[in-house]
Amino acid sequence: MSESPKRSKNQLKTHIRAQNQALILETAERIFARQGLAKTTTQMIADEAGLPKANIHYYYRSKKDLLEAVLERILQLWLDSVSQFSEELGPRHNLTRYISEKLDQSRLNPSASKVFAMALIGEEPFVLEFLRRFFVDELQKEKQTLDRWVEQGLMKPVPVEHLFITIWAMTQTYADFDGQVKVLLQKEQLEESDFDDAKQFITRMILLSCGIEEV
Amino acid sequence: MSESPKRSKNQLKTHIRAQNQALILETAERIFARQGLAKTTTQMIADEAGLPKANIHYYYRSKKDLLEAVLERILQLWLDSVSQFSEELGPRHNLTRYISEKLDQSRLNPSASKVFAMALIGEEPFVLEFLRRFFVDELQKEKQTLDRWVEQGLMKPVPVEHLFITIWAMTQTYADFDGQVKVLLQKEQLEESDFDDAKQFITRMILLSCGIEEV
DNA sequence: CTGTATTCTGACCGGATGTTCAAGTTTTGC
DNA sequence: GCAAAACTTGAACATCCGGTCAGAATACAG
Repeated sequence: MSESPKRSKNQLKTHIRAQNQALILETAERIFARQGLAKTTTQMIADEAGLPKANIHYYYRSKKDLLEAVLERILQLWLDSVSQFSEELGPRHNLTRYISEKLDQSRLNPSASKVFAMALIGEEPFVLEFLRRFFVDELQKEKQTLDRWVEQGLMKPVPVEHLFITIWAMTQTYADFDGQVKVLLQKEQLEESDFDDAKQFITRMILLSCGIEEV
Repeated sequence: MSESPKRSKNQLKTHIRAQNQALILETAERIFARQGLAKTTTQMIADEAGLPKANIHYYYRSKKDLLEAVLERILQLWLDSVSQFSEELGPRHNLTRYISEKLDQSRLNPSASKVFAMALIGEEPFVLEFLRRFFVDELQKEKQTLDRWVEQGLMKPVPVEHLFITIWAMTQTYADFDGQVKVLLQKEQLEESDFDDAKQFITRMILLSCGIEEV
């Protein structure tokens, strides 16, 4: 790590803290995804981050705190990277983009997806809380948008909750269960083309079910 | 793993063993699903099964052995309960039944689904081995059947691997991530009607993408 | 430079957990 | 009915892991 040659003294005040926290969070996310939440030890994170274990605990009091911080960071990155539905662009464009962005996330940041899935499947209480706070309202908004598109005859009525549940399931599966996917595709590593195939197939399926795409 | 080849005299010979192993496996599956694989302790399993901890280890040398046995039992139940594709019944009937059976599994035996998903997401080595042994061949067979249906004009050509990956993803998500589903549907518990809704939506989507269902 | 705040870190602790063992009890084969 | 095999079980062991802490080192402000 090279330091910036010129940096005002004020910035240095919080420089160390921010840098170390970022290092710890990134390392922790990677190891959580690789080893599983419970099997990951603070020692592993410390070793891979090149810090003593006690230093990890200096920034994050407990392992649970650290996991929460990792999840919050993941959620923040997600919220920043997923576009909002924009009514005027219509259902075809929005759904296509949504699926594309979700699959890009699975491809480009599989660790984040996997950690979140692990926390969800283990029903860590604060993850369900996150979902309530961030996604339930979001879903309501998108539901209203879809309703208006239906009214305008731009698409057929669909069970919106199940629509999103299945989109998430399909797109996340390529990150969360990549081991399974690799076995079934008989590949050592998933390539961008595999994600493109999935993108095309899933998009077509969703658009068809919304009565947008022609058969 | 291997049963005694001679069942001649009386079944009491292996009665105790079989009964206790079944009890342990069922209990372990439930707790693995509830607590996660790593957080589950042999003590928990012992307590809930009403046995001393040392007795668990009498039947299963290590926790890893026990987990393997649980997974093998799950896989066996799955293979027994999922019907084979039968070419003469055609794609609509087979796909509809396949999706229905998978969702019934998620509804009626969520623990099994969840344990398997946990093992998969944690990439337990022997699970990937199971997949290779049991599902890859299976997928090949189903692919050939679908190919013949395509030739006969009963359905459109589809990327079969992605078709099955997405069907599995959608149907399993209702068991594996039931916490998430409950939050989004805003329900305390999933009812049969929720699974019926999912069944209808997913089936329609898959049939449409195969060019079977009319829009 | 000096004092204060922040960061670093080795050593340690308490508790939990998988596993073993040896001594008991029950069941089985004959 | 009796010896062997199978099963049961309390107790102990070795290990590992999250978390603490006191004091050293470093960065910062004035």
